[in-house]
Amino acid sequence: MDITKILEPLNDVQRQVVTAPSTAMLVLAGAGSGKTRVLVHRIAWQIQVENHYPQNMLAVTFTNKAAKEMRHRIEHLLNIPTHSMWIGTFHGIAYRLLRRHFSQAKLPEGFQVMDSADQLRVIKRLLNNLKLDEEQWPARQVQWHINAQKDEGIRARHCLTPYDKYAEQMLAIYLAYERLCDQSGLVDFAELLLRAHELLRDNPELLALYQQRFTQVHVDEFQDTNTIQYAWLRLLTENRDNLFVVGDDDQSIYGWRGAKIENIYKFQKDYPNHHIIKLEQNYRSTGNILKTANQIIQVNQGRMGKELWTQSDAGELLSLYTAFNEQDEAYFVIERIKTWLIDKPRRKDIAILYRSNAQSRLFEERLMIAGIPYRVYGGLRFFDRAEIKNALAYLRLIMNRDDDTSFERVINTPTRGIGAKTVEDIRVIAREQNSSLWAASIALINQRNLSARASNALVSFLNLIKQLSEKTQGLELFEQVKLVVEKSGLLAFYQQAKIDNSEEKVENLEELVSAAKSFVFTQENEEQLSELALFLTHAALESGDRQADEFEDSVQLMTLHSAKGLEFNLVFLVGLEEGLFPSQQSVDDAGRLEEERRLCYVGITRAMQKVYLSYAESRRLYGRETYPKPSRFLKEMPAECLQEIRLRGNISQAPSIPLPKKSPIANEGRYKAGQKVSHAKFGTGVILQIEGEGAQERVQVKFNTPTIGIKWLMLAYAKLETV
DNA sequence: CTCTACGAATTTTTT
DNA sequence: ATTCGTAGAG
Repeated sequence: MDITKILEPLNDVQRQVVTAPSTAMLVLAGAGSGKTRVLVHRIAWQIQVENHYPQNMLAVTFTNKAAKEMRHRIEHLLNIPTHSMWIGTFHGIAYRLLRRHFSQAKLPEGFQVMDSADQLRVIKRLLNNLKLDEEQWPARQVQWHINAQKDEGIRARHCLTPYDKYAEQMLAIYLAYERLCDQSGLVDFAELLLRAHELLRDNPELLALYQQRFTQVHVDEFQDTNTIQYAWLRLLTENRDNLFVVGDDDQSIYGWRGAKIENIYKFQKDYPNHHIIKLEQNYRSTGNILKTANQIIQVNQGRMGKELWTQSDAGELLSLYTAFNEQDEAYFVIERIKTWLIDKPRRKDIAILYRSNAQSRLFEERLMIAGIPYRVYGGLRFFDRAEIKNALAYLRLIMNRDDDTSFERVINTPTRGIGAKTVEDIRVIAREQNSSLWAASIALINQRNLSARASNALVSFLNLIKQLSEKTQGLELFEQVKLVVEKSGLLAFYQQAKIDNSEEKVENLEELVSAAKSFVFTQENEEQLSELALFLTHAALESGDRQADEFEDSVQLMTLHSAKGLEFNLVFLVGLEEGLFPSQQSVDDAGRLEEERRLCYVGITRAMQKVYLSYAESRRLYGRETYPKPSRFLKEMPAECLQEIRLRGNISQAPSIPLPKKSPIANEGRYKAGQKVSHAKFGTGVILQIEGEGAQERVQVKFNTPTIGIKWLMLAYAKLETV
């Protein structure tokens, strides 16, 4: 048995984790310490050395991406098929359980998973039915409230006796929402988890079955688990000490959506025999970057305590730039990107990280002007796009005519003369006879008091759906999708030139057909579901990758939240201002402020080689000029790791004019911007700018030889001559 | 039904 | 500033 392959790539501590005897274990894995590697190798070790079978393995992650990567790496390492291991997201695995045991879970066989947009629509409809004022009961807030309850494992019937009118109404809405979902067989994301928990909790034989099956349970990003997820893990591993969790309390940045960092402490209480091992050796960043990150995170109270270290060099200092305003900040960042790209042309090694999405725009504009390809994370995902959701709604409807959410979505998309009035009539009837909108439509037509025009339109819509379900019978999945996209009128609708981005939407619809074509049925087909049903679930559970241009080498723009788990050679952390980062909504609350600080820690530890920090002295925000203070996080960084970049110069220039950066400024007389210099190797050139002081002082020179271009040179080393 | 105008809100995101 | 959603007019 060849175990060197498993052990050799590991350091001592990692090896200790991987080879530890089976027991409850908490691995505190710092940023860049090889967290995934440890998880993967641990599983491999258990299979190859400890004689566990692949089907004994359960590994849970938060994102599909992480799950895929883990499966891939195990396959690669062990060279065995992994289909019998359960590796997936909490939601994916919950779904699988519910599918297998739908009746014990008290679900109809054909239950459907809703994504959050679907859920919001359902809630909107519900509020409408209940005749509640939208001002007072914003659907988003209701959605948030319901999900928060479910995340805590609280059903409507478990809610405390309401203490005021508000709570009373909210409870009534929650109850009505539960009833509605039950009736129509709809399951939202939080419900997947809650149901899966109840399924195991209320069916001891079933629980025992899974407890026996999963001799080892592994969890990634444990600090992000919420109450119900932990409770579910707890059920599976109770009294069995077979829970292996990897996480980092310092990277817990999802408290605001229910993640419970306390689960780390609960774990220690609930599994008294647990071991804790810290992975603190970092393989990603330079010494200065780690020193800065360590010092910042130290400000937080009540940490588990961890200090990253590295064998690599101190590397460059972190640079701090004070911009006049947000325009200047963007200008500065893009200039530095240009300079970096001269030597290191891989654009995807560069990331601009910000606190809020709204900040991306200026950087995008500048990158566009500079002609540098870039990619912004966080837009709509493939399956979230309106045109795709419309097509999926048609597909749902031909599978299940009583799917009211889909019915409402496409009844007049593309417009076919069924207005709000008619739809409202249908809703009223549906409510009266407690039926689906489909059945209500038929009833409404039979009542014959619709205008001829409305009646015709409605009849032809119903016929369209009927025809589609007939014609798709027996077709291949992709042919079904293709037929629906074409015959529903969606394709023609989006082909009209007057619709914004019409080509893109048409392309997306075509892409949906090819997605259906290449859809692989990994699900062992243990459930007797149609291909279409499986495809639709796939669409709900995996919002899909982002744009196809993912493969183009481009500068990466994203929020700090989306950057977790990624790494880049060069990182710009921008907008370090009080009120922006930390965000205004967090500054008054110690706990939330600590989460912001962790976010800062996450941001800095994304960088491998170089970090630029920046803030603006003036920023246009919500249409007003603001004059924010520099972020408190800057003061928490070790001064000796920071290097201030001063482009002193024409400050008298109106701050709103962003471009005047070439302004010359004296440096000890000898070198200044605009000065012609010559270098022994590179020839003659012109100084563009100067930064740093003393030994760190550097100049940026544009050399006359085009192949050499613009370079940064340390004054202390480069033997420059003034010309 | 579609278009325009006005008012309100404006951290972070996966499933 | 900008976006988003709704109300009212055409």
